[in-house]
Formats: sequence, C-alpha cells, structure tokens
Amino acid sequence: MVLFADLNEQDFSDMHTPIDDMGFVSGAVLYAEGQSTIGLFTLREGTVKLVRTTVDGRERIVRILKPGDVVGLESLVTGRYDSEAVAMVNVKVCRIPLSVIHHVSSNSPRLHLKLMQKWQQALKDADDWLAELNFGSARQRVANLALKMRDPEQPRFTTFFARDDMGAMLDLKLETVSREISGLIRDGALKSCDKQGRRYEILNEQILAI
Amino acid sequence: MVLFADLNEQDFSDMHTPIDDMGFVSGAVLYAEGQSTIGLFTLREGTVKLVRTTVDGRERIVRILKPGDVVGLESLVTGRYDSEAVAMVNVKVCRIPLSVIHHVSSNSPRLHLKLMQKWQQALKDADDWLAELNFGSARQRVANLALKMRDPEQPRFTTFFARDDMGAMLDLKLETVSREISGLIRDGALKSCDKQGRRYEILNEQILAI
DNA sequence: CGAGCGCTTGACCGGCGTCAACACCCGTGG
DNA sequence: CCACGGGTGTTGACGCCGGTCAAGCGCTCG
Repeated sequence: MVLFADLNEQDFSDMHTPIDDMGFVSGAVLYAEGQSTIGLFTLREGTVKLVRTTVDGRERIVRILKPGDVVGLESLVTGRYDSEAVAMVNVKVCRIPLSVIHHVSSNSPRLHLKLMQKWQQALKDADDWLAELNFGSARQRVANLALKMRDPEQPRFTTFFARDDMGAMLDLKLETVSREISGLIRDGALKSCDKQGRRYEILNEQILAI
Repeated sequence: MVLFADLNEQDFSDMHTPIDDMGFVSGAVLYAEGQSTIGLFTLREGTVKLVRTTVDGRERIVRILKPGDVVGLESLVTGRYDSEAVAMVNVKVCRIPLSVIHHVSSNSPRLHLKLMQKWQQALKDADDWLAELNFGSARQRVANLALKMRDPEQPRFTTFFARDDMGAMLDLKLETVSREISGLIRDGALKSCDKQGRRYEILNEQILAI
C-alpha cells in the first residue's frame, strides 16, 4: 500500500478502525473545497484533479494526482480540504480515517517518514506545475504538458485531457489548446492515436523540448 | 522560535549540534537549485524568494517566504534543494543542521506536529500562488499581488518588488507590470508612497478585488 | 438514424510583448 | 556643491499571440 508499505506488525495491530476500499466514477467529487475532513485517500487507480474556484467563478486545476499519491493530505493538519478533488476517470482509492493516521504516526517513525515523503512530493509537484506548465507561450505549455503526461511504461505515448481541463491547467482557452495541438501535429511533433484526442504518439521530442 | 516553540526541556537537551544565527545581505544566495543540503533555515527577518530556472534560461519565482517560514524544507527528505533561495532584502535566519531535526523529530511528537504544519502551509502557499497570482489578466494579477502583499499591521499599505521580480512572479514582462500599476493609480485604487515604487497605499479595495 | 456534446477551424480584435526613448533616483568623483 | 553616469521605473508605438465569437465537423450514445 501507498502509506503503509513499510509498517511492521506492531503498527498494524495498532489500527482498529477499518480502512475503506472505495471507487468513484469519472466526474465524481471526492470532496469539496473547504469541506471538513472525512479522512484522506490513497489513490490506487486512475487520476484525480485538484480544483480551486476563484472569486470570479473560474476554475483552476492546481494539480493532477496519479496512483500512489495521497488525496487530501492537507486535511491531516487543518481538518479541512483546500481544494476540490474530482475523479477524471473511474478511480479506486483507499479512505483512511484521520484517527488511524494520527494514532499510528505518533508511534511509528516509519509512517512518519512516509508522510514526510508524501508532503515533499506534493510540494515539488506543485512547484513543478507552476514552473513548467504555467510559463511561456501557449505552444510551450502544451508541449510541456505532453512531456509531463508521457506514459511511464511507453514513453513514446502521451495522454491528454478534455480541452477545457487542459485550459484550466495551463491558463489557456480551450480553443487555443486545440490550435496548439494541431500545430504540434502539423510540425511533426505529435501524431494522434485515437479519435477522441486523448492519446498521442511523440514523433519528435526535440520540438516539444523547445 | 519558529520550529522549536512547543518543545520541552527534554527535547532541547537532545540537541547537541549548535544552531547558527546567520545573516544574508540583499541579493545573497542561501543555496542553489540542486545543491546538496547544508541544513534548513528558519526565516526570522526579511523576505526570501524561491527561484527556478527553466531549461531555456528564464527565471521563475515560485514563492515568497516571510518571517516564520522554513526555507529549504524539502532537503529534509531528499537531501537536495529543489529551487534557489535568494534574499530579497537583508535577512536574518537560523540554520539548523538536518541531524538535529532528524534526531529530535523521531523523539518529539511536538516537533513532528510543527513540521507537518510547515509542510501544509508551504503546500497551501504554493497552490495559492498558482491559483491567485498566475491566472487571469495582467491587471488581475497585479491587483491580487497587491492584496497578497498587504502589510499585516497596516492593511492600508502594501509593498511591491523590483518590476522584473514581479514579472517573474506573475509571468508578465516588467513593462506590463509597470503599466498595470500606473493604471491602478490612474483608476484611484493605489497611491504611491515612495519614489522607488515599492510602497503603495490602497485607496480602493473594491477595484483590486475585481 | 438523429441528437448532442466535444473537438476543430476560421475571422476578427484586444491585450500583452517587443523595442526604444525618456525620466528619475542615487552614488560617485571632481 | 554640482556634474556625471548607471540602474531602475515609466511611457509610447507597433506587431503578434491568444481570446472571443461563431460555424462546422465527427464521434458517441440513445
């Protein structure tokens, strides 16, 4: 498991509350911005977007979580969620009550370390997101997203999202995203693999890296 | 102190390594991106910018740290710094060797909690930075920065930075930043207090909040 | 087979970037 | 005390990138 991989038997025997295996369908909301905590989630399958709504009602995607990430980490400290979490596809998660984390982490240095690593990773992801995806021309943003979303097993392929989601990630309008993708295809950097505009093959990495 | 406020005598007696009180002049580099750790810093006075350099050589300011914040938290986990830290004014910091943190934190739940709070705050700051300052028109970005940088004691006043630094924060060119500030002054939202263009009085909060 | 949603493409316009000149502050040295 | 020079902030002119509005297409699912 994501958080409990390094625990020993003593640690496990300290847990009394059950841990729920849960599923959410695509588009389902795991929790809302500002909602008081119902525990934290470890993501087993699928992708989750963290969304913030600005005062003027526009939605901004601040991060994408992938399997192995923890969803709602901040509620461990504040008891509230800082953003909305939405399943981007059908996802599988484990819900862990805060009481379990609090109880075990005060006794297990191993869970402590794991939590620290999750915090560090989340912060790095956030900074990467800002530095790589929200800087420079529209072309560069889309290209960087393509590189960021490469399939770990098959690096020749990359997967995109719905165009308005991509716009909310990159601070671009969906039309601009669409145009830039078309441009990258024309320039021979990408090739479309499906008809829904999600999966692409990377033909020329150099062009994307500019 | 920032991290050790809640510790008891036992915790303190566990520390053997000295903690350095240090100062950096404006513009000095506390550490470089990728550098292996020399400990973490708690910021006592002044402001520090965290800078990332993109592959094509442009600089991006990912966050501003203020007194009470921890500088270089990530090195606690990875042993390296994820970004460059630069003093924006003359600053005073405490340097804490990692060995001290590691040793005390495995014995003190109080330090544990403090660290967790620092991680949470840093992550929230990062997400806020993205959602509030890097979204929308140039005018909105500058206005949001003005609100974010209000003086805690005298909320009527706010302090800006060098124009190119502001550009690196907001992903704007320095000329655009300058123009938008002038625009806000023309519209009666701000009033310049000094001749260097750093300190401004907020005359109309409504205009800034748009 | 038809309706609806999402993606693409086009035309046009405005906002921001670019390049340049200028103003102002400040430190330096005569 | 003033003259000078460099650094920083401001302002202007102009062009281009990306936003806006709109139409059209193709997929998917009823």
